[in-house]
Amino acid sequence: MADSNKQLTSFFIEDILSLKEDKKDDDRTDRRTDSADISVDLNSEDDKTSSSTEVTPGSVKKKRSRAAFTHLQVLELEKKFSRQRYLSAPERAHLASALHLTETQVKIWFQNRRYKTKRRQLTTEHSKEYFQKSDVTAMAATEEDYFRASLLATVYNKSFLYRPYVYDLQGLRAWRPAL
DNA sequence: TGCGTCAAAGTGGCTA
DNA sequence: TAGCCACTTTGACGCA
Repeated sequence: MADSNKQLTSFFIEDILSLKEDKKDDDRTDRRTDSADISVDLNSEDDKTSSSTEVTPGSVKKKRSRAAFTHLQVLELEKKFSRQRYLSAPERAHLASALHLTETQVKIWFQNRRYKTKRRQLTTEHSKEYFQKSDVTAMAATEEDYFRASLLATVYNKSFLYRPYVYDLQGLRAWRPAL
């Protein structure tokens, strides 16, 4: 895992540290991590132990630990992802050290991010397909139609098993949970 | 306080 | 053997 003794360095993320001032509550990530301070050390063993292990007499049960990345870490990861969907090993290593994450965490983050993007894309396509095949035109479609189409799309995509997302085709409104 | 949602991490199969 | 995809699990959090 990450080196827990590393201090937050002033790498390029410096640029966005200023954001810290004006953003107070806009992000869930912040809420999740404010107790651990924004300065990255969320991956230290200390941070994780609160939920990482559970020792019972006679047996050691390991609880899965789940790091909550900071707003800044996610921001940098997203910025990188917007530029390139795949990282080479050196790039991953550099990003990981810059963000005080492990290479594995960066790798998994990109993996999850790609899958998330793909799911959304597929769902959107299936929604469009539904409208093309049906006699309901986009012009005449009601909010309910879009809702139904999105549900259908999630079934097509099997994503209903995982995440019943609904995409609002009418606008640029982002994905929203359904059901 | 229970439930829904998000997302990090686990799992398993596949490929180069 | 490492990295990817396609799920799946589960911890954390917000909200009614």
